[in-house]
Amino acid sequence: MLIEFFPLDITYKEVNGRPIIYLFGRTKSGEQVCIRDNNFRPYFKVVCEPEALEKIKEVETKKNNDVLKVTDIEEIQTNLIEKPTKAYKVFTNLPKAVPVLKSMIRNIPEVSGVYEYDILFVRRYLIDKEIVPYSLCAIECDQVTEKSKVPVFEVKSIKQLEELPNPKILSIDIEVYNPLGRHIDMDSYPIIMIAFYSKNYKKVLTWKRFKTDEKYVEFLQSEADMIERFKEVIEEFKPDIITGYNSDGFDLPYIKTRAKKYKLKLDLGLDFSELNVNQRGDTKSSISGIVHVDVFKFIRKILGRALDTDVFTLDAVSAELLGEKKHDVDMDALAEHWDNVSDELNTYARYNLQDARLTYMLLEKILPNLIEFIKIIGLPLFDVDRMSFSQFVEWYCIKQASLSDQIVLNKPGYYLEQQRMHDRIKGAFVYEPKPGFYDDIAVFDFRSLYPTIIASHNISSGTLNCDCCRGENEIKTERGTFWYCKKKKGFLSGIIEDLITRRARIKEILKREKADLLLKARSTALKYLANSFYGYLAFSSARWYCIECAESTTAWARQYIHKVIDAAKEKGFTVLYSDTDSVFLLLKDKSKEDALKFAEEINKELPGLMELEFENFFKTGIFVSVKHGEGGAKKRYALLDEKDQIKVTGFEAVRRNWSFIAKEIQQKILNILLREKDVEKAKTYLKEVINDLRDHKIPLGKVIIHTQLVKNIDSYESKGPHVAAAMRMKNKGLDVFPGMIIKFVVTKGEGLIRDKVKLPDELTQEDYDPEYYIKHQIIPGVERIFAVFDINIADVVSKDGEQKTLAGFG
DNA sequence: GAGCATCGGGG
DNA sequence: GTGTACGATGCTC
Repeated sequence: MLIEFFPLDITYKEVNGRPIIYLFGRTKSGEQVCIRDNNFRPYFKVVCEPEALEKIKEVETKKNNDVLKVTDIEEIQTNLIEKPTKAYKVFTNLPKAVPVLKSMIRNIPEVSGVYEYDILFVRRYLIDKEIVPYSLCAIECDQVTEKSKVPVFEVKSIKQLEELPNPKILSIDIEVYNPLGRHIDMDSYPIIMIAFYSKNYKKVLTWKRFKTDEKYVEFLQSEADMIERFKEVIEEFKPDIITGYNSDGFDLPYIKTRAKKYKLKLDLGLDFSELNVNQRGDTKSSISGIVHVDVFKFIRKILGRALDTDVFTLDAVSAELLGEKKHDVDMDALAEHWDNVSDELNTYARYNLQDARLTYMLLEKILPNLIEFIKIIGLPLFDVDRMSFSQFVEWYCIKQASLSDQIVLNKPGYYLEQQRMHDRIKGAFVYEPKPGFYDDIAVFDFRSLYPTIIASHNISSGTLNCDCCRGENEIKTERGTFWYCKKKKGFLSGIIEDLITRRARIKEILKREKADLLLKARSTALKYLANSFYGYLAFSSARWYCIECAESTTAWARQYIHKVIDAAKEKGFTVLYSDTDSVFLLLKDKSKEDALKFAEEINKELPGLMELEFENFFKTGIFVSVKHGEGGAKKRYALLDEKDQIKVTGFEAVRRNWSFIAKEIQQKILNILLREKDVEKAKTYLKEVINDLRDHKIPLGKVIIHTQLVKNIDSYESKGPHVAAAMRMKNKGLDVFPGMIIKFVVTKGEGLIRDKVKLPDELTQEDYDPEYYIKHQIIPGVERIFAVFDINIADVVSKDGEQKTLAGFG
């Protein structure tokens, strides 16, 4: 019979000494099924003299009652580091035989190399069969009998079609009893609530009865009953995907720990296997047949880079991606309410559900990105959700290697990896700006500089220093002169070129169809992948590590940016600043059109896919020095564009341990200078705020300083102000722990600062010390901005007779 | 300042 | 499970 189904999860089992592959998923008509394949055999690759084959055939060993042996050898024509090579596929009886037998075979003298012995069996299956998870497959199969929650079919043939519409997603979140504030102890403290959320589905389970009007609250008799019910809910709902926020390391392990305590079997898997928590390395929790997606993992590792937030809490991430926050409840009081069986618990049930709801909506938002990575990389959702950028590059290369007959290179051993970690690469070129105030700035940058260099110069480990092209396509670097073949396309450079051109085509379509979310996600995925290649080449544990390739890439980048700078100078522009892939030009007597024409001329001379792009014009800009005195600052400037938007880079304005008033003053002064070019007004404003501070007209909330307590307060050698504040909190009986943000205010008085620290609720607006704030918060934030106009900040802020104590501060 | 240790998210 | 994250930050010597 023919079944069309979307494979979501893949696993394998050993039955009677043979491995069987199981694909779980949903059919087009919506039925959950399992497809079984017992015709796929584990193998790895060997490069050797033909004389070795007799010895390889006989390799055999025993391990825990299993015979591990070579079952077959097949000769293949392939490529090693892009050179034609004869190799052998060595098949074994079991997947676990591979690592054992490869070690034995590597020791045979006629064997020069063993490869592809650590590509997980199920991943090997997907690559070789060219199956893309999440996408519709047409399968010729027969139904078979096997213990399972869903029907099982035996595969005859598989063909790839389209992707799964509307997967059933169930979001979960737990609340636990936690009397000691932050401390988490799965063995001692019970789960008190479990929330579920999906489209048209809400439920909160709990096991103490409180007053509520919410129909979604379901009361159970005990924690054990609640966990049993948790299992039932999942079995009734039949989700394709279960999701949570940090559920890999918190919710699911917690549930498993509690279930174990009550000796409950959590056989959630469609094959009746138990919820699996893998504690080694980064904790992973899985259920066979149902894909567990931890939203936090993907956000932190992949999407987080593109977010403004610097913490990846559910609250911060939801606020940025969804424009919605968690409910504001006092978590420290939850344990007490639970003990007293207070009706306040209803507020916590609502809070619990909201967390599950936010997680659900976040998954809906990021799923298109995940799906695009699945399609590009070809690995299951579970794997893609937990991968890093370097793993994306690596697995994409592994898939491409299989398609273009390249042997997958081995991971470095510990020693080689340590060695590689000492390899240093000369980085980007920075043209330091002269501190100052400037008018009419044009900014240009190279579009995807490193990827386009790799593609255009054919940079790849197999094209490096070829025999045929010495003296051509050559680059001088810190570790020698390298050249790259001009006749044959490289493996890595070919992959990058393909990624760049595919993305360019998608961007063309997006110009017409702006709202296509999947296309947008695909464009993003291709961009992330291409941009990760340079880092991958220099990543010490990469299979395709190539320090010469990485070194050549930055060397060419420096060469190109120099070329642009020289050409700009020749055309009469003043180069203000340049960093890595961008140049800032002063227009002076030139027009914008002149600047655009200049870029056009540069582009005529650039090879391949490289392009210098116009970024923006800025009406005004301030470049500030980092050090005192002369010398420009790297990456510390503020610009005003033609739409009157201010772009600030590198100022500490966003630092958490600054008071609000310090940030506010810095921003306002930049505003006045850039928009009104009025230094006197900025000075007057500063004087006014300082007078307000001295008159205690600034509200207390604006002078609170936030600093993170990084360790236990007893282990601080030097007692900084925030430690002093933490000690005050502890003395008041408040919970103090490493990692928490301490809020404090510095008050008037004699002696050390730490003796003048008070907690915000201990004082009034009259108590803070204006001079402390002026000296330690206001001045450091604006001093260098005023220095650009040759203004000594001390003159502006000084009280009579105190000038000298302020001079040169910072 | 190199080298080592811890942390993140979660209640 | 054909395994053992990773990059940033802070502390110590």
